[in-house]
Amino acid sequence: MKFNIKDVARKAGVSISTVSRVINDSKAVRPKTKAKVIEAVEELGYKPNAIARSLKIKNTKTIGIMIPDISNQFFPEVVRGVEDVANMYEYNIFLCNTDLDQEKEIQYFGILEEKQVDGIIFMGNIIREDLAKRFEACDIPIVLIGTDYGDMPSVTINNLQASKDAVSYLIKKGHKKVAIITGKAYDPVIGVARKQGYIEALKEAGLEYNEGLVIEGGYRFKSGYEGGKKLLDTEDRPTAIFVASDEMAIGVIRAALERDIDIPKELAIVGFDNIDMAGKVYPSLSTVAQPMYEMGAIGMRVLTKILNEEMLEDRKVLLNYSFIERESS
Amino acid sequence: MKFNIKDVARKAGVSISTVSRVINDSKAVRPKTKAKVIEAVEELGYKPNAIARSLKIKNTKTIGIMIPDISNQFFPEVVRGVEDVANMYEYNIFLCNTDLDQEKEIQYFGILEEKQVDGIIFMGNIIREDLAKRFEACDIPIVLIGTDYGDMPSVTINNLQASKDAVSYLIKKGHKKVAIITGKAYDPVIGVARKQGYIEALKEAGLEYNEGLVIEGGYRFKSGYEGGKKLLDTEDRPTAIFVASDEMAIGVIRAALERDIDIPKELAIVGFDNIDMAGKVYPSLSTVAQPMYEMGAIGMRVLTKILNEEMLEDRKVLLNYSFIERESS
DNA sequence: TTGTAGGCGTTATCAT
DNA sequence: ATGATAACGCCTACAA
Repeated sequence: MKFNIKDVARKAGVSISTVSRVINDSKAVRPKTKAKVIEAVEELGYKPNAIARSLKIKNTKTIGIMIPDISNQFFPEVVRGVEDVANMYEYNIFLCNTDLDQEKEIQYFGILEEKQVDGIIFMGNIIREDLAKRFEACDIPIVLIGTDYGDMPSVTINNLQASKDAVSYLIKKGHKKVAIITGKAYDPVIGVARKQGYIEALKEAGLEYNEGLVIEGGYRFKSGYEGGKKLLDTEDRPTAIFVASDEMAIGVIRAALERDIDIPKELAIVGFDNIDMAGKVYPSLSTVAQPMYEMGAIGMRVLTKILNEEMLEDRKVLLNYSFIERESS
Repeated sequence: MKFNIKDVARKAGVSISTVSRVINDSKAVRPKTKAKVIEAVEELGYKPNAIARSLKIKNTKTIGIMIPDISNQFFPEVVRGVEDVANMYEYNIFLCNTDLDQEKEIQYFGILEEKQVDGIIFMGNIIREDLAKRFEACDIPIVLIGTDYGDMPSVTINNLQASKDAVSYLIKKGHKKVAIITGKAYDPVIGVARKQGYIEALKEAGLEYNEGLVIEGGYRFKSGYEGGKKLLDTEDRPTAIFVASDEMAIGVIRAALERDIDIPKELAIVGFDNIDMAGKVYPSLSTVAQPMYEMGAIGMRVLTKILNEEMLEDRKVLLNYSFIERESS
């Protein structure tokens, strides 16, 4: 039922090297013999065995992609970007969900090494030393998306500036009491950078930083909803909330609507990411748009360049974000 | 920098067969030699080459999963289910986005064959004869999720009954004018089955079927939004709309809110799928919940059973759906 | 232009 | 308990 190159060779009455040559069209082979081989291939329904091939030529045309969780709105979009360009360059991708669990990250990394992937794309909000060492020690090219570390290749946006812009926008709209729901404090990207942008925007506007307007969230809807309730149930509630992720922001929207607070008249809300749903909920969500698909596509493009030993103009790619004004602000 | 089993053998002063035995602990080896080998492995940072291993033992511990589009809300959830149980059984997964494009489906299928995956999970709304033939001709086990064909193993829900239930629920609530936004007419699952459920529910209630209340949608937000507008801008508009996917239903919600139509007082909306956002939008969406994660998890479980040559109780798994009543109805 | 043969890194059979 | 050695299916000098 399953044939190999030898079977084809026998059937076509040639040697296996000739078969190999025609299926890879690597060297000239006489048209006549070529035809014979092709016929044999088709008759037998022969498919070359990529595993054997990989063993010999030492590359697998597959890459691994490590992300926190595919069922989190943000990642499918970037994975799609990765896959599309991977596909263009004839790579397949191993999908690995790490749940931001250091153990899982290390474990998956080991598996990808054993399976001889040609490269790895890594997303995760923090790279502990443990993992970093493994990254350095291995000779598989790795590119980071949405995070950064040492001198590893990465594609990111300027999170600090982006959130600073968003908060400044709110302030310019006349808001004096602007609250923030951040990510985890230990998370350098969503926790630290986006909060820092908030702080700088306040400072630049001469507004006072107020602990009471800062809430630590956890990325997902629920923590946004809870944080929103807390903020909105205070005496002197904020008139605007900058939320460090869209999913949390959608939670804030719900908290506000449940209290019959008019958006945006009584409360302006700005999110971050521009996930698909941001433009679909009602009222639609103003947000800092990360170019998620591009981050994936470009990250993969960078990886292919490394794999092809093309020169990179820059190991650190900084992509443009944009602000999308919708109904919520 | 990269060592193989030979290097380890040399370093440990044993033969490669011994090394192989300890890393697979396949046969008894004297504790002392075992220790030596383990030490050598660690000192060299040796990782077995899974490709070479696969070539020899003829399985790759990887499976392929073909889905329409990971950036479509519905699929990440099921992919996560697949990945979680795949991981339990030490499989890795190749992610393949087909965009429901027959060409791509066939192409990916060929690649997966060449890469010697142990099994395939397939999702897609229609299996043309072309593809079906390829499926049959190959000896890689395939399990279908959310769709069905011939006697191939599959895991699905009863779409007809589910939508019939949903529409009946609406009718029982007193609605006489119930509209539907379906999937594509040629799609046996979302287009045909879910519409048929609608038709049967009407008939059972003695309600008349009215072409004007039936709109063909295209799964995504926009077609729901457009369909909703069309339905709501008629003279004698429906008081309830059953929408064959949540994403479209969220579009209908927006169309209604833009017209200041009160949900659910003036218009009840019921979706299908129970994607993550269904419970998060405002008003939250009543819907027929497909157990997406379970569909993935169980689909993969079925596949492992086939791969382990365990007996399947049933090649056709029918999962339970449930109706979730939220604010929109 | 075509064929022969060695080797990619494993596993597994067969001796020892 | 351990070691040689022949596959696994393919690619690629090298030879013819």
